[in-house]
Amino acid sequence: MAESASQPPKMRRKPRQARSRERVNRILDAAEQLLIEGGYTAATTNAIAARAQVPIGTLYQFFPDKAAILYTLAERYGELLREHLLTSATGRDLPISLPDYVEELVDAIECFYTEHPGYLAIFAQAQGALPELERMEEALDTQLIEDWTREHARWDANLTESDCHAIAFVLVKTIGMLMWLSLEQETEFRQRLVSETKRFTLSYLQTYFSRNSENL
Amino acid sequence: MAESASQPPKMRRKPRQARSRERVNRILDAAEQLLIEGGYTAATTNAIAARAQVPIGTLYQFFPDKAAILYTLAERYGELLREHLLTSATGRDLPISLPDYVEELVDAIECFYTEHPGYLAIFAQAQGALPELERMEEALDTQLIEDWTREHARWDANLTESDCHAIAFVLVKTIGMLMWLSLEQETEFRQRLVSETKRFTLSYLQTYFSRNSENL
DNA sequence: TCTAAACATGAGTTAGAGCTCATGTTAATA
DNA sequence: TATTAACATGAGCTCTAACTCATGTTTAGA
Repeated sequence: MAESASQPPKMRRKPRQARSRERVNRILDAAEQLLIEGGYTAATTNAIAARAQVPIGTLYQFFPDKAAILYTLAERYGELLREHLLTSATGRDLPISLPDYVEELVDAIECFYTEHPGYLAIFAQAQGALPELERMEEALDTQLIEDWTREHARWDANLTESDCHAIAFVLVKTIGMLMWLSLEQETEFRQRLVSETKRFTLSYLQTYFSRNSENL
Repeated sequence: MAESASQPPKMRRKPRQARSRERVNRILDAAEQLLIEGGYTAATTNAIAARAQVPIGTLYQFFPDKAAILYTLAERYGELLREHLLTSATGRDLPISLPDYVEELVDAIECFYTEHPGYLAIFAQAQGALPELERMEEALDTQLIEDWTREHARWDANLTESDCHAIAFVLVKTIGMLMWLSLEQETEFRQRLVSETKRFTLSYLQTYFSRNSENL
Protein backbone atom coordinates (compact mmCIF):
# COMPACT_ATOMS: atom_id res chain seq x y z
CA MET A 1 0.00 0.00 0.00
CA ALA A 2 2.85 2.30 -0.80
CA GLU A 3 1.18 4.47 -3.39
CA SER A 4 -2.20 5.48 -4.73
CA ALA A 5 -5.04 3.97 -2.76
CA SER A 6 -7.99 6.31 -2.60
CA GLN A 7 -7.25 8.44 -5.66
CA PRO A 8 -9.87 9.10 -8.29
CA PRO A 9 -9.86 6.32 -10.86
CA LYS A 10 -7.67 7.18 -13.80
CA MET A 11 -7.01 4.86 -16.67
CA ARG A 12 -7.89 1.26 -17.09
CA ARG A 13 -4.79 0.64 -19.14
CA LYS A 14 -2.07 2.95 -20.33
CA PRO A 15 -1.68 2.91 -24.10
CA ARG A 16 1.71 1.47 -25.07
CA GLN A 17 1.65 1.80 -28.80
CA ALA A 18 1.85 5.05 -30.74
CA ARG A 19 -1.47 4.55 -32.47
CA SER A 20 -3.40 3.99 -29.28
CA ARG A 21 -1.69 6.91 -27.58
CA GLU A 22 -2.91 9.14 -30.34
CA ARG A 23 -6.39 7.72 -30.00
CA VAL A 24 -6.48 8.44 -26.30
CA ASN A 25 -5.55 12.02 -27.05
CA ARG A 26 -8.26 12.22 -29.65
CA ILE A 27 -10.74 10.98 -27.08
CA LEU A 28 -9.69 13.62 -24.58
CA ASP A 29 -9.85 16.35 -27.19
CA ALA A 30 -13.27 15.24 -28.32
CA ALA A 31 -14.54 15.21 -24.75
CA GLU A 32 -13.25 18.71 -24.21
CA GLN A 33 -14.86 20.05 -27.37
CA LEU A 34 -18.22 18.51 -26.58
CA LEU A 35 -18.07 19.84 -23.05
CA ILE A 36 -17.46 23.33 -24.40
CA GLU A 37 -20.13 23.11 -27.05
CA GLY A 38 -22.98 21.38 -25.33
CA GLY A 39 -22.17 20.93 -21.68
CA TYR A 40 -22.13 17.83 -19.60
CA THR A 41 -25.32 16.35 -20.97
CA ALA A 42 -24.05 16.60 -24.54
CA ALA A 43 -20.77 14.93 -23.69
CA THR A 44 -22.03 11.36 -23.70
CA THR A 45 -19.49 8.59 -24.05
CA ASN A 46 -21.00 7.59 -27.37
CA ALA A 47 -20.77 11.16 -28.63
CA ILE A 48 -17.18 11.44 -27.44
CA ALA A 49 -16.25 8.23 -29.21
CA ALA A 50 -18.02 9.32 -32.38
CA ARG A 51 -16.33 12.73 -32.35
CA ALA A 52 -12.97 11.10 -31.79
CA GLN A 53 -13.66 8.75 -34.70
CA VAL A 54 -13.16 5.81 -32.41
CA PRO A 55 -15.54 2.93 -31.68
CA ILE A 56 -17.09 3.02 -28.25
CA GLY A 57 -15.26 -0.14 -27.27
CA THR A 58 -11.89 1.53 -27.74
CA LEU A 59 -12.87 4.28 -25.36
CA TYR A 60 -13.58 1.73 -22.68
CA GLN A 61 -10.31 -0.05 -23.33
CA PHE A 62 -8.52 2.88 -21.75
CA PHE A 63 -11.03 4.59 -19.50
CA PRO A 64 -12.96 2.63 -16.86
CA ASP A 65 -15.89 5.02 -17.03
CA LYS A 66 -17.02 8.41 -18.17
CA ALA A 67 -15.84 10.17 -15.04
CA ALA A 68 -12.26 9.02 -15.64
CA ILE A 69 -12.17 10.95 -18.88
CA LEU A 70 -13.08 14.14 -17.10
CA TYR A 71 -10.64 13.47 -14.27
CA THR A 72 -7.84 13.05 -16.76
CA LEU A 73 -8.81 16.25 -18.53
CA ALA A 74 -8.99 18.15 -15.26
CA GLU A 75 -5.58 16.95 -14.18
CA ARG A 76 -4.02 17.85 -17.49
CA TYR A 77 -5.31 21.39 -17.17
CA GLY A 78 -4.62 21.85 -13.52
CA GLU A 79 -0.92 21.25 -13.98
CA LEU A 80 -0.92 23.51 -17.01
CA LEU A 81 -2.47 26.42 -15.13
CA ARG A 82 -0.09 26.22 -12.21
CA GLU A 83 2.90 26.12 -14.52
CA HIS A 84 1.53 29.02 -16.50
CA LEU A 85 1.14 31.19 -13.44
CA LEU A 86 4.44 30.22 -11.88
CA THR A 87 6.39 31.05 -15.01
CA SER A 88 4.72 34.40 -15.52
CA ALA A 89 3.42 36.45 -12.66
CA THR A 90 4.18 34.70 -9.41
CA GLY A 91 7.41 33.45 -8.01
CA ARG A 92 9.75 35.91 -9.63
CA ASP A 93 13.00 36.82 -7.96
CA LEU A 94 13.09 40.58 -8.17
CA PRO A 95 10.19 42.46 -6.64
CA ILE A 96 8.23 44.76 -8.93
CA SER A 97 5.70 47.47 -8.25
CA LEU A 98 2.22 46.54 -7.12
CA PRO A 99 0.52 47.97 -10.24
CA ASP A 100 2.91 46.05 -12.47
CA TYR A 101 2.32 42.89 -10.51
CA VAL A 102 -1.47 43.18 -10.83
CA GLU A 103 -1.14 43.95 -14.50
CA GLU A 104 0.91 40.85 -15.18
CA LEU A 105 -1.14 38.61 -12.95
CA VAL A 106 -4.49 39.43 -14.47
CA ASP A 107 -3.11 39.31 -17.98
CA ALA A 108 -1.59 35.92 -17.30
CA ILE A 109 -4.89 34.48 -16.12
CA GLU A 110 -6.85 36.05 -18.93
CA CYS A 111 -4.33 34.69 -21.41
CA PHE A 112 -4.59 31.18 -20.00
CA TYR A 113 -8.37 31.12 -20.15
CA THR A 114 -8.37 32.44 -23.67
CA GLU A 115 -5.92 29.84 -24.86
CA HIS A 116 -7.58 26.99 -22.99
CA PRO A 117 -11.33 27.47 -23.15
CA GLY A 118 -11.78 23.85 -22.16
CA TYR A 119 -10.39 24.44 -18.70
CA LEU A 120 -13.47 26.21 -17.43
CA ALA A 121 -15.93 24.08 -19.32
CA ILE A 122 -14.77 21.02 -17.47
CA PHE A 123 -15.29 22.40 -14.02
CA ALA A 124 -18.36 24.45 -14.83
CA GLN A 125 -20.17 21.40 -16.11
CA ALA A 126 -19.14 19.17 -13.30
CA GLN A 127 -21.09 20.99 -10.63
CA GLY A 128 -23.04 18.46 -8.65
CA ALA A 129 -22.80 15.72 -11.21
CA LEU A 130 -19.29 14.65 -10.30
CA PRO A 131 -18.35 15.27 -6.68
CA GLU A 132 -14.87 13.95 -7.34
CA LEU A 133 -14.27 16.66 -9.91
CA GLU A 134 -15.45 19.30 -7.54
CA ARG A 135 -12.85 18.14 -5.07
CA MET A 136 -10.21 18.37 -7.78
CA GLU A 137 -11.20 21.95 -8.54
CA GLU A 138 -11.12 22.72 -4.86
CA ALA A 139 -7.67 21.18 -4.59
CA LEU A 140 -6.40 23.18 -7.55
CA ASP A 141 -7.69 26.45 -6.14
CA THR A 142 -6.25 25.55 -2.78
CA GLN A 143 -2.83 25.07 -4.35
CA LEU A 144 -3.03 28.41 -6.09
CA ILE A 145 -4.16 30.05 -2.89
CA GLU A 146 -1.20 28.55 -1.06
CA ASP A 147 1.19 29.75 -3.75
CA TRP A 148 -0.16 33.27 -3.44
CA THR A 149 -0.30 33.17 0.33
CA ARG A 150 3.43 32.56 0.38
CA GLU A 151 3.94 35.35 -2.14
CA HIS A 152 2.03 37.81 0.02
CA ALA A 153 3.84 36.76 3.16
CA ARG A 154 7.13 37.57 1.45
CA TRP A 155 5.93 41.08 0.72
CA ASP A 156 4.98 42.11 4.21
CA ALA A 157 6.15 40.23 7.25
CA ASN A 158 3.67 42.09 9.42
CA LEU A 159 0.68 40.33 7.97
CA THR A 160 -0.41 37.13 9.65
CA GLU A 161 -0.68 33.96 7.64
CA SER A 162 -4.41 34.10 8.11
CA ASP A 163 -4.41 37.55 6.49
CA CYS A 164 -2.38 36.37 3.54
CA HIS A 165 -4.63 33.39 3.09
CA ALA A 166 -7.79 35.48 3.09
CA ILE A 167 -6.31 37.86 0.54
CA ALA A 168 -5.19 35.02 -1.69
CA PHE A 169 -8.58 33.35 -1.43
CA VAL A 170 -10.44 36.45 -2.48
CA LEU A 171 -8.08 37.12 -5.36
CA VAL A 172 -8.03 33.60 -6.75
CA LYS A 173 -11.80 33.35 -6.69
CA THR A 174 -12.71 36.82 -7.91
CA ILE A 175 -10.11 37.17 -10.64
CA GLY A 176 -10.78 33.66 -11.83
CA MET A 177 -14.49 34.25 -12.02
CA LEU A 178 -14.35 37.63 -13.71
CA MET A 179 -11.92 36.42 -16.34
CA TRP A 180 -14.18 33.46 -16.88
CA LEU A 181 -17.21 35.66 -17.34
CA SER A 182 -15.28 37.94 -19.65
CA LEU A 183 -14.84 35.09 -22.09
CA GLU A 184 -18.46 35.16 -23.13
CA GLN A 185 -18.68 38.95 -23.54
CA GLU A 186 -18.38 41.17 -26.58
CA THR A 187 -14.83 42.29 -27.27
CA GLU A 188 -15.35 45.82 -25.99
CA PHE A 189 -16.97 44.96 -22.69
CA ARG A 190 -14.55 42.12 -22.32
CA GLN A 191 -11.60 44.46 -22.33
CA ARG A 192 -13.42 46.68 -19.94
CA LEU A 193 -13.84 43.74 -17.58
CA VAL A 194 -10.13 43.01 -17.73
CA SER A 195 -9.29 46.57 -16.78
CA GLU A 196 -11.94 46.63 -14.04
CA THR A 197 -10.46 43.46 -12.63
CA LYS A 198 -7.07 45.09 -12.51
CA ARG A 199 -8.55 48.17 -10.93
CA PHE A 200 -10.27 46.45 -8.05
CA THR A 201 -7.44 44.01 -7.52
CA LEU A 202 -5.00 46.86 -7.20
CA SER A 203 -7.22 48.93 -4.93
CA TYR A 204 -7.85 45.92 -2.73
CA LEU A 205 -4.17 44.98 -2.49
CA GLN A 206 -3.22 48.56 -1.73
CA THR A 207 -5.36 48.51 1.39
CA TYR A 208 -2.97 45.85 2.71
CA PHE A 209 0.31 46.64 1.01
CA SER A 210 0.34 50.39 1.25
CA ARG A 211 2.83 52.39 -0.74
CA ASN A 212 4.93 52.79 2.39
CA SER A 213 6.97 49.72 1.65
CA GLU A 214 9.43 50.98 -0.92
CA ASN A 215 10.12 47.79 -2.79
CA LEU A 216 6.54 47.51 -3.95
CA MET B 1 -51.60 35.48 -29.56
CA ALA B 2 -52.09 38.22 -27.03
CA GLU B 3 -49.97 36.85 -24.23
CA SER B 4 -47.24 34.35 -23.45
CA ALA B 5 -45.89 32.68 -26.53
CA SER B 6 -42.19 31.88 -26.18
CA GLN B 7 -41.86 31.87 -22.40
CA PRO B 8 -40.34 28.98 -20.53
CA PRO B 9 -43.04 26.40 -19.81
CA LYS B 10 -44.54 26.88 -16.41
CA MET B 11 -47.37 24.84 -15.02
CA ARG B 12 -49.60 22.43 -16.80
CA ARG B 13 -52.51 23.33 -14.55
CA LYS B 14 -52.77 25.68 -11.63
CA PRO B 15 -53.96 23.95 -8.48
CA ARG B 16 -57.37 25.29 -7.47
CA GLN B 17 -57.98 23.42 -4.27
CA ALA B 18 -56.18 23.94 -0.99
CA ARG B 19 -54.92 20.38 -0.78
CA SER B 20 -53.35 20.43 -4.21
CA ARG B 21 -51.80 23.83 -3.63
CA GLU B 22 -50.10 22.44 -0.59
CA ARG B 23 -48.90 19.47 -2.59
CA VAL B 24 -47.41 21.69 -5.25
CA ASN B 25 -45.51 23.53 -2.55
CA ARG B 26 -44.31 20.25 -1.11
CA ILE B 27 -43.05 19.28 -4.57
CA LEU B 28 -41.15 22.54 -4.92
CA ASP B 29 -39.66 22.21 -1.45
CA ALA B 30 -38.62 18.63 -2.10
CA ALA B 31 -36.98 19.62 -5.36
CA GLU B 32 -35.06 22.35 -3.63
CA GLN B 33 -33.85 20.08 -0.86
CA LEU B 34 -32.69 17.39 -3.26
CA LEU B 35 -30.93 19.97 -5.37
CA ILE B 36 -29.06 21.20 -2.32
CA GLU B 37 -28.20 17.75 -1.07
CA GLY B 38 -27.29 15.84 -4.17
CA GLY B 39 -27.23 18.19 -7.11
CA TYR B 40 -29.03 17.99 -10.38
CA THR B 41 -28.48 14.29 -10.94
CA ALA B 42 -29.96 13.41 -7.57
CA ALA B 43 -33.04 15.52 -8.17
CA THR B 44 -34.90 13.05 -10.35
CA THR B 45 -38.61 13.47 -10.77
CA ASN B 46 -39.22 10.18 -9.03
CA ALA B 47 -37.05 11.23 -6.11
CA ILE B 48 -38.79 14.59 -5.90
CA ALA B 49 -42.17 12.91 -5.83
CA ALA B 50 -41.05 10.44 -3.21
CA ARG B 51 -39.57 13.14 -1.00
CA ALA B 52 -42.74 15.19 -1.32
CA GLN B 53 -44.77 12.10 -0.37
CA VAL B 54 -46.69 12.41 -3.58
CA PRO B 55 -47.15 9.84 -6.34
CA ILE B 56 -45.30 10.56 -9.54
CA GLY B 57 -48.54 11.06 -11.40
CA THR B 58 -49.52 13.97 -9.20
CA LEU B 59 -46.28 15.73 -9.99
CA TYR B 60 -47.05 15.55 -13.68
CA GLN B 61 -50.59 16.81 -13.10
CA PHE B 62 -49.14 20.21 -12.36
CA PHE B 63 -45.77 20.34 -14.04
CA PRO B 64 -45.38 19.49 -17.72
CA ASP B 65 -41.81 18.31 -17.22
CA LYS B 66 -38.86 18.34 -14.89
CA ALA B 67 -37.52 21.62 -16.19
CA ALA B 68 -40.74 23.41 -15.27
CA ILE B 69 -40.17 22.59 -11.62
CA LEU B 70 -36.79 24.26 -11.70
CA TYR B 71 -38.10 27.25 -13.62
CA THR B 72 -40.79 27.79 -11.04
CA LEU B 73 -38.26 27.53 -8.24
CA ALA B 74 -35.94 29.95 -9.95
CA GLU B 75 -38.68 32.48 -10.49
CA ARG B 76 -39.84 32.25 -6.92
CA TYR B 77 -36.33 33.03 -5.72
CA GLY B 78 -35.53 35.68 -8.27
CA GLU B 79 -38.40 37.87 -7.18
CA LEU B 80 -37.53 37.26 -3.56
CA LEU B 81 -33.93 38.41 -4.01
CA ARG B 82 -34.82 41.59 -5.83
CA GLU B 83 -37.38 42.50 -3.21
CA HIS B 84 -34.92 41.74 -0.46
CA LEU B 85 -32.28 44.03 -1.93
CA LEU B 86 -34.66 46.82 -2.83
CA THR B 87 -36.10 46.99 0.67
CA SER B 88 -32.73 46.97 2.38
CA ALA B 89 -29.67 48.44 0.75
CA THR B 90 -30.56 49.90 -2.61
CA GLY B 91 -33.17 52.45 -3.54
CA ARG B 92 -33.27 54.37 -0.30
CA ASP B 93 -34.24 58.01 -0.31
CA LEU B 94 -31.61 59.62 1.83
CA PRO B 95 -28.00 59.16 0.79
CA ILE B 96 -25.65 57.52 3.28
CA SER B 97 -21.91 57.26 3.45
CA LEU B 98 -20.10 54.89 1.14
CA PRO B 99 -18.79 52.67 3.97
CA ASP B 100 -22.28 52.40 5.42
CA TYR B 101 -23.71 51.57 2.03
CA VAL B 102 -21.20 48.80 1.45
CA GLU B 103 -21.81 47.46 4.91
CA GLU B 104 -25.54 47.24 4.42
CA LEU B 105 -25.32 45.90 0.88
CA VAL B 106 -23.00 43.02 1.66
CA ASP B 107 -24.88 42.15 4.81
CA ALA B 108 -28.14 42.10 2.89
CA ILE B 109 -26.80 39.67 0.32
CA GLU B 110 -25.15 37.47 2.91
CA CYS B 111 -28.38 37.40 4.86
CA PHE B 112 -30.40 36.41 1.84
CA TYR B 113 -28.11 33.54 0.93
CA THR B 114 -28.06 32.27 4.48
CA GLU B 115 -31.82 32.28 4.71
CA HIS B 116 -32.34 30.78 1.26
CA PRO B 117 -29.64 28.20 0.62
CA GLY B 118 -31.69 26.79 -2.21
CA TYR B 119 -31.28 29.87 -4.31
CA LEU B 120 -27.74 29.10 -5.30
CA ALA B 121 -28.21 25.38 -5.56
CA ILE B 122 -30.74 25.85 -8.32
CA PHE B 123 -28.53 27.90 -10.54
CA ALA B 124 -25.29 26.15 -9.69
CA GLN B 125 -26.73 22.81 -10.74
CA ALA B 126 -28.29 24.08 -13.89
CA GLN B 127 -25.04 24.83 -15.66
CA GLY B 128 -25.19 23.37 -19.10
CA ALA B 129 -28.01 20.99 -18.37
CA LEU B 130 -30.80 23.53 -18.68
CA PRO B 131 -30.01 26.40 -21.03
CA GLU B 132 -33.33 27.99 -20.20
CA LEU B 133 -32.38 28.26 -16.56
CA GLU B 134 -29.07 29.80 -17.44
CA ARG B 135 -30.93 32.48 -19.31
CA MET B 136 -33.10 33.09 -16.26
CA GLU B 137 -30.04 33.51 -14.07
CA GLU B 138 -28.56 35.85 -16.63
CA ALA B 139 -31.80 37.84 -16.69
CA LEU B 140 -31.88 38.07 -12.91
CA ASP B 141 -28.30 39.28 -12.71
CA THR B 142 -28.99 41.73 -15.51
CA GLN B 143 -31.89 43.16 -13.56
CA LEU B 144 -29.78 43.58 -10.46
CA ILE B 145 -27.03 45.15 -12.53
CA GLU B 146 -29.50 47.62 -14.00
CA ASP B 147 -30.82 48.50 -10.55
CA TRP B 148 -27.32 49.20 -9.35
CA THR B 149 -26.32 51.01 -12.51
CA ARG B 150 -29.09 53.52 -11.87
CA GLU B 151 -28.04 53.81 -8.26
CA HIS B 152 -24.46 54.60 -9.23
CA ALA B 153 -25.56 57.09 -11.87
CA ARG B 154 -27.47 58.98 -9.18
CA TRP B 155 -24.33 59.27 -7.09
CA ASP B 156 -22.07 60.84 -9.65
CA ALA B 157 -23.41 62.42 -12.79
CA ASN B 158 -19.92 62.57 -14.25
CA LEU B 159 -19.71 58.83 -14.77
CA THR B 160 -20.93 57.50 -18.10
CA GLU B 161 -23.59 54.86 -18.16
CA SER B 162 -21.01 52.44 -19.45
CA ASP B 163 -18.90 53.14 -16.36
CA CYS B 164 -21.82 52.55 -14.02
CA HIS B 165 -22.71 49.37 -15.79
CA ALA B 166 -19.20 47.97 -15.54
CA ILE B 167 -19.06 48.79 -11.85
CA ALA B 168 -22.43 47.19 -11.20
CA PHE B 169 -21.45 44.11 -13.18
CA VAL B 170 -18.28 43.59 -11.20
CA LEU B 171 -20.03 44.11 -7.89
CA VAL B 172 -23.00 41.87 -8.57
CA LYS B 173 -20.79 39.04 -9.74
CA THR B 174 -18.00 39.26 -7.18
CA ILE B 175 -20.10 39.91 -4.11
CA GLY B 176 -22.57 37.24 -5.13
CA MET B 177 -19.86 34.69 -5.64
CA LEU B 178 -17.91 35.42 -2.48
CA MET B 179 -21.00 35.29 -0.34
CA TRP B 180 -21.92 32.05 -2.02
CA LEU B 181 -18.52 30.56 -1.30
CA SER B 182 -18.68 31.79 2.25
CA LEU B 183 -21.68 29.57 2.88
CA GLU B 184 -19.60 26.42 2.83
CA GLN B 185 -16.80 27.73 5.06
CA GLU B 186 -16.17 27.35 8.76
CA THR B 187 -17.76 30.10 10.83
CA GLU B 188 -14.53 31.93 11.50
CA PHE B 189 -13.28 32.07 7.93
CA ARG B 190 -16.77 32.79 6.79
CA GLN B 191 -16.93 35.97 8.79
CA ARG B 192 -13.51 36.86 7.52
CA LEU B 193 -14.79 36.48 3.97
CA VAL B 194 -17.69 38.79 4.68
CA SER B 195 -15.37 41.48 5.99
CA GLU B 196 -12.93 40.99 3.10
CA THR B 197 -15.81 41.40 0.69
CA LYS B 198 -16.73 44.67 2.31
CA ARG B 199 -13.12 45.77 2.24
CA PHE B 200 -12.54 45.22 -1.44
CA THR B 201 -15.97 46.51 -2.40
CA LEU B 202 -15.34 49.71 -0.54
CA SER B 203 -11.84 50.19 -1.88
CA TYR B 204 -13.07 49.52 -5.41
CA LEU B 205 -15.99 51.94 -5.13
CA GLN B 206 -13.77 54.60 -3.64
CA THR B 207 -11.64 54.62 -6.77
CA TYR B 208 -14.72 55.89 -8.57
CA PHE B 209 -16.67 57.77 -5.93
CA SER B 210 -13.89 59.55 -4.15
CA ARG B 211 -14.52 61.18 -0.81
CA ASN B 212 -14.74 64.54 -2.56
CA SER B 213 -18.47 64.28 -3.02
CA GLU B 214 -19.78 65.32 0.36
CA ASN B 215 -23.05 63.44 0.38
CA LEU B 216 -21.30 60.10 0.22
C1' DT C 1 8.48 -16.90 -37.98
C1' DC C 2 5.76 -17.64 -34.08
C1' DT C 3 3.44 -16.48 -29.83
C1' DA C 4 1.57 -13.57 -26.54
C1' DA C 5 0.10 -9.34 -25.34
C1' DA C 6 -1.85 -5.25 -26.78
C1' DC C 7 -5.37 -3.32 -29.42
C1' DA C 8 -9.93 -2.93 -32.40
C1' DT C 9 -14.80 -3.40 -33.08
C1' DG C 10 -19.83 -2.48 -32.62
C1' DA C 11 -24.06 -4.99 -31.79
C1' DG C 12 -26.21 -5.79 -27.70
C1' DT C 13 -27.23 -5.70 -22.58
C1' DT C 14 -28.60 -3.06 -18.53
C1' DA C 15 -30.46 0.27 -15.79
C1' DG C 16 -32.82 3.97 -14.61
C1' DA C 17 -34.87 8.51 -15.59
C1' DG C 18 -38.70 10.91 -17.67
C1' DC C 19 -43.16 10.59 -18.44
C1' DT C 20 -48.15 8.48 -19.68
C1' DC C 21 -52.61 6.84 -18.98
C1' DA C 22 -56.53 4.24 -17.63
C1' DT C 23 -59.11 4.06 -13.79
C1' DG C 24 -60.73 5.61 -9.37
C1' DT C 25 -61.81 9.41 -5.84
C1' DT C 26 -62.99 13.99 -4.03
C1' DA C 27 -64.82 18.56 -4.13
C1' DA C 28 -67.56 22.41 -6.15
C1' DT C 29 -71.89 23.93 -7.89
C1' DA C 30 -76.52 23.82 -10.02
C1' DT D 1 -78.75 15.22 -4.98
C1' DA D 2 -76.73 14.98 -9.49
C1' DT D 3 -73.23 16.26 -12.52
C1' DT D 4 -68.93 17.57 -13.77
C1' DA D 5 -64.47 19.22 -13.32
C1' DA D 6 -60.55 18.88 -10.56
C1' DC D 7 -57.60 15.78 -8.45
C1' DA D 8 -55.23 11.00 -7.14
C1' DT D 9 -52.71 6.89 -8.25
C1' DG D 10 -48.82 3.85 -9.58
C1' DA D 11 -47.81 0.13 -12.82
C1' DG D 12 -45.51 0.33 -16.72
C1' DC D 13 -43.93 2.31 -21.29
C1' DT D 14 -40.16 4.45 -23.83
C1' DC D 15 -36.03 6.05 -24.65
C1' DT D 16 -31.32 6.69 -24.19
C1' DA D 17 -26.78 6.77 -21.94
C1' DA D 18 -23.35 3.86 -19.86
C1' DC D 19 -21.02 0.06 -20.45
C1' DT D 20 -19.82 -5.20 -21.89
C1' DC D 21 -17.99 -8.87 -24.41
C1' DA D 22 -17.03 -12.19 -27.88
C1' DT D 23 -14.45 -12.22 -31.73
C1' DG D 24 -11.03 -10.53 -34.88
C1' DT D 25 -6.56 -7.85 -35.95
C1' DT D 26 -2.05 -5.79 -35.16
C1' DT D 27 2.33 -5.18 -32.96
C1' DA D 28 6.46 -6.46 -30.03
C1' DG D 29 9.85 -9.31 -29.08
C1' DA D 30 12.11 -14.18 -28.73
